[in-house]
Amino acid sequence: MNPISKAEENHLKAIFNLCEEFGKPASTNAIAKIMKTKAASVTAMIKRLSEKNPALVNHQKHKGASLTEPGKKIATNLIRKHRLWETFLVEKLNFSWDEVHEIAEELEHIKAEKLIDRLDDFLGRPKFDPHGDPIPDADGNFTFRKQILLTELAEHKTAVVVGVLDDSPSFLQYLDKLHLVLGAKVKVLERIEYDGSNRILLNDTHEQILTNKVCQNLYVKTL
Amino acid sequence: MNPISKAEENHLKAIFNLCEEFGKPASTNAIAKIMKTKAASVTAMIKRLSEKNPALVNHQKHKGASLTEPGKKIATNLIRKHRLWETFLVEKLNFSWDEVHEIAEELEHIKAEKLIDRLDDFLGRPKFDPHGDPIPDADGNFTFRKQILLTELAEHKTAVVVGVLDDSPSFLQYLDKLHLVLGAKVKVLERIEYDGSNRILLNDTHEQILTNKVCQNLYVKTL
DNA sequence: TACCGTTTTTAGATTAATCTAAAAAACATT
DNA sequence: AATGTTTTTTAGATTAATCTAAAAACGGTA
Ligand SMILES: [Mn+2]
Ligand SMILES: [Mn+2]
Ligand SMILES: [Mn+2]
Ligand SMILES: [Mn+2]
Repeated sequence: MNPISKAEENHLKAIFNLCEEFGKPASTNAIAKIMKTKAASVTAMIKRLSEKNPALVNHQKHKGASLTEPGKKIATNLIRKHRLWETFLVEKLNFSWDEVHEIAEELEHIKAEKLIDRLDDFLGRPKFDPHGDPIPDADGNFTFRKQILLTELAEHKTAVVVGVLDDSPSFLQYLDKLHLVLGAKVKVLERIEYDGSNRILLNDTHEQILTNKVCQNLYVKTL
Repeated sequence: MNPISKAEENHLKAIFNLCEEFGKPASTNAIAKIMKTKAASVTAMIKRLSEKNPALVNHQKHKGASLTEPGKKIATNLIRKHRLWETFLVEKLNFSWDEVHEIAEELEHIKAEKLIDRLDDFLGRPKFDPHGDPIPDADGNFTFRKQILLTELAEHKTAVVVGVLDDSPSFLQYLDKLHLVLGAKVKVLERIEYDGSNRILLNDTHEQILTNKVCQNLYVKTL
C-alpha cells in the first residue's frame, strides 16, 4: 500500500499549509480550492490517506483534516524539496523568482532522497528560498526569523526586505519593477493616513510611494 | 486530448528505442518487456496513442508499432531530457554513472521546455552523456561519432573508451573497478583465441585481462 | 428549538492504466 | 496444406482519481 502518489502528496501539502495558516483542521472545501478539485473528491482522498498504514491524516466526519506525525514528515519534506528546487532554478539556472513555483511544483515529487541531499549540498545548504521562505533541513526543522510586514514597520524606521506573503507572479513581477528585491533597504518616511499608502526611501537613495496592499504583502526585518 | 502522460511518454520512448535497434516496427511483447507490463496493456496503449490528434504511433493489427513524426519528436525530446539530467547528476551533483539512470527516468518527464534549455546551457551544451550516449539538440539531432566495440579493435591497435553498450549498474560498477572510465586509453596487446579474452594495456601503464563479454559492451574510438 | 443555508459526505459514474483469461491471427514445421 | 506453438488482440475486471447530484449533518438565527 505504500508508495505515495503525486495526488496524495499534494493533498498532504495542502492540509499541512492550511493547518499551519489557521491553526485548526483543514476543511474539505479549503483543500478542494487549493487542489482545484471538488469537496467530494477531497473527502475520498482524505478517507484513503487516513486508512493508509501508517495513517497520514487524522479525520473525523465533518470536523476537517489534520496531519499525523508521519503525514507531517512527508509534507515538510515536500516543502523542503520544493524550496530547494526553486533555489536551484534561480541561483543556478537564472530563472526569475516569479517563474519557479510552477516548475518546482513538479520537481518536488521526484522521489530520491540522495538527489535532494546532494542538491542541498550543491546549493550550499541555503536556509531560505528565492521568496524568503525558510527551507526545512533534512529533519524537518525550519529556521525561524523575526520578520514583520512592512505595514507594521514604524514610521522613520529602516528595515530590509526578507520575503513576500503573496508569491503570485504578478506581485513578484511588480516588485521587480519597483526594485523591491530581497535584501533591499527600506525606510518608511511617511505613512499617509488617507489611503494607507507609504512614502519610503529605497536603498538610501530613491523615494517612492508604495500602496498599502504592497506593504501588506512584504516581509521586512529591522536592522 | 493533448497533455501526454508519463505512461504514454514511456511507451513512446520504448517504441522509439526498439525501432532504432531492430530497424522494424516494435512488437507488443518487446514493448511490454521494457515497460514491465503485459502485452494486452500495450495493445491498449498503442491504440490510444494511434488515435491521438496528431497520431503518435503507426499501427496495423499484428504488425507492430512505429512512431509518426510527432511521436518521434516527443521521444527524442525525452531522450534529450534524460541524458541532460544524467549529465547534471554526474557533473554537478557528483553521482556516479551507475546511479543516475533511475533518477533521470523520473526527471525526464518534467514538462518545461525552458527548464531543459537552461539546463543545457548550464551544463555547457554537452554532446554526450555520462555513458557516452549522444544528447540530441533541441531540434532532435544526434551527434554521430565513429565508434566500434572493443572486440572489433585490431590487435596491437590503441583506442579510447567513449561509451558502453550495456549500461546496467553492475557492468558500470565493474568498469569502475577495472578503471575503465570514459577517456581511458586501451591497447589490445593480445586477443586470446581460446576464450576470446583480451590482454590490454590501460593508459600506457597497466596490463590486464578483459573477458570477451566486457569487450563486447565497451565502445572505443581509434585515435 | 425549529428552520434554513452552508458544508460535508455518500452514491453512482467516468477515465486512464493496468491486469487475467480467452479468442484470434500469424508463424513455423512437418 | 494441416497442425501446433507463439504472439497479439479482445473481453471483462480492477484501482486511483476525479466528477455530478443528492442526501445528511452542522451551525447560526429567528
Ligand atoms: Mn505539487
Ligand atoms: Mn518559494
Ligand atoms: Mn521514464
Ligand atoms: Mn545514459
